[in-house]
Amino acid sequence: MGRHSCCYKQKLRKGLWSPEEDEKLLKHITKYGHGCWSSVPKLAGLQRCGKSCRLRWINYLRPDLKRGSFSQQEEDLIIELHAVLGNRWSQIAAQLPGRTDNEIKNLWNSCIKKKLRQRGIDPNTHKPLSETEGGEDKAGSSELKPLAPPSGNLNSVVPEFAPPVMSMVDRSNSENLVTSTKDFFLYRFAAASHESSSSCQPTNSMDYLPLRNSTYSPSSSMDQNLPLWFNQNSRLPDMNPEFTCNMMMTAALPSGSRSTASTSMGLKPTVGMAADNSLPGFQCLEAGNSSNNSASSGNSGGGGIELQSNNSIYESSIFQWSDLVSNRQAEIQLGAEPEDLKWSEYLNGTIPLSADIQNQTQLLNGAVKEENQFPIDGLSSWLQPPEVFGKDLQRISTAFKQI
DNA sequence: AAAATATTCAACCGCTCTACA
DNA sequence: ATGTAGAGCGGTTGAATATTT
Repeated sequence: MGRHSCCYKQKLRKGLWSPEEDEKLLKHITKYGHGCWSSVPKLAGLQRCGKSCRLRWINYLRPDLKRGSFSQQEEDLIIELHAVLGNRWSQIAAQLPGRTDNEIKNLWNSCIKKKLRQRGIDPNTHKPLSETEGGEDKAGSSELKPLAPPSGNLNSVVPEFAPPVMSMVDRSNSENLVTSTKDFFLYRFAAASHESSSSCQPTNSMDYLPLRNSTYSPSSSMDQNLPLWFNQNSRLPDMNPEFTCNMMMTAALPSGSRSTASTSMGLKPTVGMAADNSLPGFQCLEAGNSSNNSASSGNSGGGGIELQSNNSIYESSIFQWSDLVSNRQAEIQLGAEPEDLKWSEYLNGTIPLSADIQNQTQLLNGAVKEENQFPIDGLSSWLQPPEVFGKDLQRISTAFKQI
């Protein structure tokens, strides 16, 4: 039938990937791009199915991956996006550059769910557990259906794009905001958070601080390579139209032209109805021609993709995230170096590579341009030796020693 | 120190969607 | 309109690792 033919082929390796396999796949894709995944293993000399190669590349070898633990901001964003999108991990991942859907899914299942339950929140419904006990299942089978944004006002649903809590609550016609159970829940939590936690107050001095630049700060070696984000593997999220209509997708292309691909979000909190009839609460920015977007564009470089968002992701969160951390300052590591870049471990010489790969590494900068090829420009420049090496290095190093 | 238990996360499986002939 | 193949997604598994007893 329509099953993957690769699945039926025999003698294909399964399970964990060896360093040699990684090297082969990396070498092949670096040189030729992946093209048709089903042909990759054959061309790369791998005893794997194309699907496995694709997964390995996307989840592990891709150069634009950000490794290491999730920041508090990222966790917050995941929770808030999950409240809107449900288990649409790929769409959630699309909002977290450098993170994979698999990674986010694992984090959700292993960590965030637990945290939410401890806070008395049903991770499936995002409602208080007291509301879901008895009725909806407790085993997680009641998958959260993506919430259709309440008509006319996304701000009550997507805190990331919402003005600070107070203004959200302080709508003249707040009753109309509450158009669903979830809205009601979010609304209630917003109010509760505002009342009980000063941490949810907006910080004026950071009213418009680009979140992504917080993560990939100018000091970060990743920053100058923002073009690497949203490569061919990133699809335009097919969110609800009302959701996406206020997410401007532009690329800060050198020419200032606009790309139709999923690239950036320029959002700025506003008061009242925007001139373009976008919803009140935030304003779309045009990368490259807005006088307000300079905060995030400084280091993106030509062809860079600018990612901007309202800092109120944290500040106006509907939950009291500050409760989850003992020291928020410690959690938000602005400008922290990307941790545990496994791929760079190959490239920075901490792991012995074949001369071929090493040579290729040197040639990476601007070397390859072809369809389905990730952008190489600047690659080597951000693949700096990570400050911290994770267990992956140990595993790979051990494997190499064994070899 | 060893065993038991819990947690993490890489990878697989099965399905849907889409493009194309 | 139908069939096929490839890509991608979300759920699940199980090995590796960490923690507890």
